[in-house]
Amino acid sequence: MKPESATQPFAPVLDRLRAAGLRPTRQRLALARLLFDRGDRHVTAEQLLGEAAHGGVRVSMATIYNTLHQFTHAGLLREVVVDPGRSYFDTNVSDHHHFFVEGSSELYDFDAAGIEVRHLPVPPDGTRIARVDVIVRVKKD
Amino acid sequence: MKPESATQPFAPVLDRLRAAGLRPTRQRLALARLLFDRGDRHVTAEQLLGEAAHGGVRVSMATIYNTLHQFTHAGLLREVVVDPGRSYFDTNVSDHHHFFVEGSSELYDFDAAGIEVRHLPVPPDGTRIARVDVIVRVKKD
DNA sequence: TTATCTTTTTGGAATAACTCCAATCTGTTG
DNA sequence: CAACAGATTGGAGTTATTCCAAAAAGATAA
Repeated sequence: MKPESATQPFAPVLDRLRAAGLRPTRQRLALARLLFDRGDRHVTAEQLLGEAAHGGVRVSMATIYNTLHQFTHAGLLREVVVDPGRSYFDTNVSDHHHFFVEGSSELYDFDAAGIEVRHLPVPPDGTRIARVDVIVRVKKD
Repeated sequence: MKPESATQPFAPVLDRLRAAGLRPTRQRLALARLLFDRGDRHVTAEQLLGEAAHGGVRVSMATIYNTLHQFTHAGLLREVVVDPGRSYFDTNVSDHHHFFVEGSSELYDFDAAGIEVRHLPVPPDGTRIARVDVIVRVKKD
């Protein structure tokens, strides 16, 4: 048992930012910790701003958005588009898909390893597959 | 060859609205024709408003949205959520999935019959699968 | 360290896509 | 046709997100 984040709080996150070519600024470090220090999560910009404020981190909304997008481009986050009018950012960037509970806006991951999507048609001319998203929309019964 | 929409322009659409329990008002009829008389399409609210205006149909934006949602509930349309910040409405309600060209916001259908999604995990407790969406995100190369 | 340069951050204004509402209008039914 | 429920409307309101130009903060060089 190694209480890493307690003894060397910034080190791991700092390296991830460096590796991604992002300057480890105060805001980016703080947001990265909020995002990555608590396992897999699905976060909206507003939630993250709230958590930052709550944790005493001063960040503007503009920076929240900038950071979320930069992290996404760097492959540290994945943007999940399932709900019209709001984007979720997923800290799980491994190969997986989503359950989306309609109405309550809850998202759950499930591993892609277990499922098979076969016989996909060829993509439109002049395009290349970038990713395949499977969204299983469920309803509470 | 039966030029149906030329000789009995309102009849088919009228029946679809009736069947869906929607009063066939002037606006709904006009929008239904714009939507359904030209094969499978992916339309945004703004596009539809534009087409209506262009075709001399007077409709407000509020009605466009009301109608799109009512048609969706009635199963005449399907809402496609792939692009953060805008909804597409698909006049193809058969079992199919989508190619989405990132950047250019183009959507293409592909039939679900050809593909297989197997070994889906069980949905979260107390929920039932309503639909499975497969979105193949492609990029121009 | 300081000077300098570049990148980031910021508040606030701006935009985009909807949604809401109260007044008006229109199908429908008796 | 009368009367009422349902539909439509313009405009204001909301929500999520982006834009912008000024100020601040890292990085680099000397």
